[in-house]
Order: sequence, then C-alpha cells, then structure tokens
Amino acid sequence: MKSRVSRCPIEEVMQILSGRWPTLLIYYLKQGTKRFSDLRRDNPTISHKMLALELRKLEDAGIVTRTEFDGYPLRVEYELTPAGERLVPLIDALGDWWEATSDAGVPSIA
Amino acid sequence: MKSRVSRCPIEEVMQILSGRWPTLLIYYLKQGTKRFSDLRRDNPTISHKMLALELRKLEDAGIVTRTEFDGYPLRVEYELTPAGERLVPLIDALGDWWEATSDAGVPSIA
DNA sequence: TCGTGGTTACAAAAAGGTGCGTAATTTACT
DNA sequence: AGTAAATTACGCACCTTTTTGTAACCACGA
Repeated sequence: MKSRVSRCPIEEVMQILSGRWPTLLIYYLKQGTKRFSDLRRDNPTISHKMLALELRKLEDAGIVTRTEFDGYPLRVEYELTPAGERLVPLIDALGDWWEATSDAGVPSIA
Repeated sequence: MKSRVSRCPIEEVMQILSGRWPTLLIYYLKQGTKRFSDLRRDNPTISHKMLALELRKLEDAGIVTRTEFDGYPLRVEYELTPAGERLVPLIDALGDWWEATSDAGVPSIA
C-alpha cells in the first residue's frame, strides 16, 4: 500500500498500522524501552530488514523514538512517544472487540 | 499477510483490517445498505476482484452480511452486522488519534 | 571472531490489476 | 417477431507490481 486513495485520516492511520508487525511492535514497546535486538528476540520470525523498515515507519509517524547511544558496541533504544502511548488503548480496544465478537459465535445469525 | 505469528487477538484483527480497503468499505457501509456496484461507485479505484475478495473477508469475519436476492439481473446487498457497527467507533477513534497527533506537529520534538 | 544496528542487492513470494466468461432477464433495435 | 445488447455480481487465468526474505557487507571494539 504505497499511496493513498483519499485524504481521509483513517486511511492514513491504516497505512501505518497495516501489516503484521506495527501493532506487534507497539505491543512489545509498551512494556518499556527496547533495543533492536530485544525486539528481534521478542518476535523471532521478523527479519532484521523488516524490523528496521517497520521501526523507521513508526518513527516517521511519530509513534516511537529512536535514541542512539554512541559507544563501543553501538546501542540504540526504541521507545513509545506520548502519542504512541495514547495509541495503545485504541489498539487494545480493537483486540477486545475481536475477542468479544468471536466469542459470540457466528454474528451473522445471532 | 497470509498466516499468523501469534494467537494474539490484536494480530487477528489486523489481519482483517490491514490494507487500504477494509476500513474504507466499513466507512461507506456505515451509511447503510449498499450493493456491489454502489461500493464500486463509492471508490472507483478498487477492482471488482479486490472488492469481491475484501467483502468476503469482512463477511467471514462477521463484520458484514451478504444478502442475495435472486432475480433477473441478480441483486446482492451488503450491510454491517451489529458487531461491525460496534467496530465503527473504534476505527473512528484511530482516525481522530491520527488527526490529533499530526496536528501537533512533529511529536518527537514537542 | 563475535555482537551491535544497520544498508544494499538480488530473489522469492504475495498482492493486485485486466479481461473474459456466465446466468437470466429486460430493453432496444430492426 | 427476432436478435442483439446491457445489466449484476462475481470466478478464473494470466501477468505485473509490491512486498518480504536471504545473504552479504559495514564499522567498531572486546
């Protein structure tokens, strides 16, 4: 999804949150500051390329901060911004909604 | 995104809502019952293949109902389920969040 | 030589677009 | 009256575009 079709804010958010990783990364980052390698350990199936790309996307969107500590082994920390923290409950609400609807069986009949 | 990496409900919702179309279709369907061709007119850049696929996905997820009226030119109507209507405010909240954070300028400095 | 946090190039996989076919009936034209 | 064409909501096959994975490389030190 490289370009937008409307100027709607909803489409813009979905452009950022779409895909497997963004919400998962936010989920792990709400536990606190994480380093690149921490996030790779948290979900081992992401490739380092994808992790780098997704983190950049979240950074550009103002959801995470990237802090580089220059030193010997080179250390970078990722953390949710205040805006990112405000996003967390909204994502959780989606998860809750899904749990509720799938618990209710087939909603098209009920 | 064909398979899941965890059993997390958030990942499951994102599997359904990811991409350009799902939220847009829900947006138009909250205006009321729509037919296939209505939805194509609402957003002209979707192909009929994509529209059919996305509608099936939303149907399987219990977000929309598909009602087939068999007749001469064949008529099918799509409508939000109660669960789908409960989802609408959550999506709107994401849009509002995005508007608020992007209005605030660059959040990484502010 | 390994670990850190990447970038780049190439390849594989997935997503998406295009156009054709379909069924049944109305309408349009001759 | 007979024929052709249009409508509706797709499914299917083929092909292009986009996304993602893989692997290699980088610098810097312990």
